[in-house]
Amino acid sequence: MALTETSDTSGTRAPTGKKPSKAPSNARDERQKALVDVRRALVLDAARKVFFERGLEGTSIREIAQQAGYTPGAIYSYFTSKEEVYGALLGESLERLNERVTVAASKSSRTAAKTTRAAAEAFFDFYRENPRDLDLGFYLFQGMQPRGLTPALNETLNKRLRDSLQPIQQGLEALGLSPEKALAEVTALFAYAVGLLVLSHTGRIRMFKQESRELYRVYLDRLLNLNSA
Amino acid sequence: MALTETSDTSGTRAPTGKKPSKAPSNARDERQKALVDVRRALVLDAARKVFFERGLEGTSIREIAQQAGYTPGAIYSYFTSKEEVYGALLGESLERLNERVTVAASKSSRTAAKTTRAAAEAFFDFYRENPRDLDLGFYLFQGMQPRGLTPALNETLNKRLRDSLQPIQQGLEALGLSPEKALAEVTALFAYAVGLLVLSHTGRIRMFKQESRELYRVYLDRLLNLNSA
Amino acid sequence: MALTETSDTSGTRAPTGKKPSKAPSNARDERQKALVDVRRALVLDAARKVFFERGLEGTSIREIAQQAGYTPGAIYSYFTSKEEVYGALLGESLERLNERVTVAASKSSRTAAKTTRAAAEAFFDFYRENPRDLDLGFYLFQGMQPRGLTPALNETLNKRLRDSLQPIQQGLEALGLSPEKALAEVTALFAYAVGLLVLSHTGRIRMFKQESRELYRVYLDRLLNLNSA
Amino acid sequence: MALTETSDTSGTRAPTGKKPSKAPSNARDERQKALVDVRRALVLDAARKVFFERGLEGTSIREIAQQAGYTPGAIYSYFTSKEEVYGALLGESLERLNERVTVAASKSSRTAAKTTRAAAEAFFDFYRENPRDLDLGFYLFQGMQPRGLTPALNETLNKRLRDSLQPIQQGLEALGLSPEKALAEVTALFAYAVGLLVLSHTGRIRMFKQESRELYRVYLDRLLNLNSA
DNA sequence: TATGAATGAGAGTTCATTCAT
DNA sequence: CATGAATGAACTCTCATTCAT
Repeated sequence: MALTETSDTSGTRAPTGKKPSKAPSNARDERQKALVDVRRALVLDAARKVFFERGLEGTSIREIAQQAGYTPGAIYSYFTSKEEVYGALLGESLERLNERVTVAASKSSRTAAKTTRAAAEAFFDFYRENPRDLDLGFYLFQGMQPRGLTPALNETLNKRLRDSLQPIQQGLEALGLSPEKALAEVTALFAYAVGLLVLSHTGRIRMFKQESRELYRVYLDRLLNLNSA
Repeated sequence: MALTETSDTSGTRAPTGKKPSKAPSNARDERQKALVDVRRALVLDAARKVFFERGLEGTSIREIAQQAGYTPGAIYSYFTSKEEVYGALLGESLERLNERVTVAASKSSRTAAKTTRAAAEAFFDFYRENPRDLDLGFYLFQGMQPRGLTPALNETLNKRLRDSLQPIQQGLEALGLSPEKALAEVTALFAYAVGLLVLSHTGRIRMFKQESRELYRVYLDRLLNLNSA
Repeated sequence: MALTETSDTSGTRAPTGKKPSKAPSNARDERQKALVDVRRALVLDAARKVFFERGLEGTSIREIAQQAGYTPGAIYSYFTSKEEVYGALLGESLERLNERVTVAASKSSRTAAKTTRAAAEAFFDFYRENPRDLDLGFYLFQGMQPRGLTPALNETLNKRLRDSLQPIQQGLEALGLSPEKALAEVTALFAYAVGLLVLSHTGRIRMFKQESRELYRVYLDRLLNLNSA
Repeated sequence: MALTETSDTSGTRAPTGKKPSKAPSNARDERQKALVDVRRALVLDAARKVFFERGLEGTSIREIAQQAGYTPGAIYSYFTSKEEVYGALLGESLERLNERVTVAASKSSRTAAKTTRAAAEAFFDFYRENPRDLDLGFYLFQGMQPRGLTPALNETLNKRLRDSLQPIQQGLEALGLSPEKALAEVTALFAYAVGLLVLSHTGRIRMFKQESRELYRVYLDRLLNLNSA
């Protein structure tokens, strides 16, 4: 998945005070818009890189700009605030997550149990392999409400998160669970995954001489055997 | 539990540059040491208050000092860095957790299942009621290794965390699980609790129209019925 | 008074780097020039709107450009600097002032005293009703010499200011004052008006429980009765 | 008048989080407080110097700090914001004004007319000689309400301004005017003075080939002769 | 003529930390 | 032990202006 293709899914562009063009959607405008998207994606790539390498504390507009080959002020041509950058980053992260889960669920399409398991493992592995993607959400959702996110963007992000768990929900329903039961199990699984990931990420799992992936599998076994038997 | 009694459980004292006293452990030294501990606890009390009232972002050395009735510089007589303050805070938090779990486990001492459940619920409720206590750990254990903590303090903290889960471990063993199995279940339960708490804290559970406490209970039911039947 | 007709009264056009046209003053050039003037006036209209609505602090080249439907860079096709925009704005403001004073003086054309009073009140009311017009001058004439204004434009602006007071000068002369005496009285009246307006604008008149318009009238009474009796 | 003696009359000190001292007003505390005042005055002196030399636009916290021999952050030990610096500067300016007017009024204590004139001229001359002192007020009272000033400080400043005109008010009453009439005349005189000063400051008086001081004297002549005859 | 992109300088402000006293 | 003073480095963000296209 090319990042530059998905980077425009998240968030509004900074206002440029552009005069409405006379003719709707001519080739030149399209090209311009595409260019903006490319550069916005470039900034986003830089932001992700900085964020992934140096973490929350080491990430600043200055650093992002430098990584992108810009001066700090230039960032504000593409994003209206630092939070918006994070918002876009999270949006893009969720796209990658969805892609991964969807692909996994569609590939192993034999039994409902197998599909469900594949989706659930894809979800888990995505964050296990890229713990920073988990951090992103935590940054933006500290203190109970989104920081610096428009309600619209917030809703979009929430939706994408739910989307990513949808294959699991469907799998459980296919296995015979009522929608309500399935939702409860999905939420529980989600929580368990997050817990394992967070603790694994901070070394707390190792401390108990356990391995998060193994624990997760056991959980899945229990969940799926219970319901598919 | 008096906070001032436990506050010295965590961590090394800041170097005071004091000349080595001629006679070892005379009465005067003892008094001095006690005084230091009292004042250190005072600072810690202030830090906790600020942290609990204003969260991570609102907490600064300035704020803590002001709350304690000191100037910022004075804090460095008791702690070598901001991180060390947080470390001590976390230590104290873990003491409260242990107290709570221990009391719960010892009270309902009928059956192993009931004791285990009581301990597990005490653990969960402790953090559910005081999400800030959870934040403390996250602040210090971002990025894989403890920030600004001495290895010694780190080990102490880890031990106290394990201690708090010990009643659950013992309960599960009493229910017939092997030590290895029990440890795996304890770790899983721990992860699940943390996941639920984190997601609940950031509103992600509500988003799925679930309630974290209820989900936790269901998990416990399954775990204990399975093993006590 | 159409603003677009007067907006070119003020100042030099920004250098356009246009190649010298072969034939002098042909029809095409005229059309071009007219177009430039129209667009320059458009920018000026936008600038005035922004300035009047958001004041000095809220006015920026960005904002003006946006209001005019341009990008910031485009402004520099018509003005060489932000100050020049303000200069043109001031020029246009003085045109409006002159129009108002002239109309007032010509309407009530019974006695010299009445004409003088009408002109003087028109001058005062113009700025009382639009304090922003007063601000314009203050912005450009801070620090003893005009900021970013060409000497030529500066002289033009000064002249228009003097023009606006001319009806009062003439009226006083008609009432029998020598040109010198009349000039002194006009200057004094001007200063008094400005003082009242500035203080009124900043709430300092209200502080003394007075009303600027009433004070101004009393001054006029004294001035005109003294000299018309 | 030494500036350092009056600089503490204006504004609150930045909160230092100082612990209340056990013994009230001992010598050491007094010395400490005095030292703070001295340094605060030092910053204020620097601020005034920068402001007087480079005007509003050239004055920044950085510049003030540099002039005072500090780093920018240090300024915030003495003032909570840039506006507060200006507030203090204005306060100090008003003290100097009051001193000057009071001295003038008390010196020429022959007749009421002479005293009034002396006070009025002192007021005018103060600002004529230091136009920046006039600017100070305009900076803070742009846009109808004080910027960044606490209501308490605002009231204090207003009071000091009124105080400075009090000798004139009293003089006029001594000359037989009713308090109401006197207040109206004082306000008018104030406005006239400000108008003359502003216009003089920006070269608009010279433009009319007049001299502000002379015009002011004529005004006073008229005012005092009218009422003392 | 106008755009789109970017610069570069600078703004005010915050903060953990140090250190002489 | 504690203070008071100050540092220095960082922060996000704004703006007039330039310039290749």
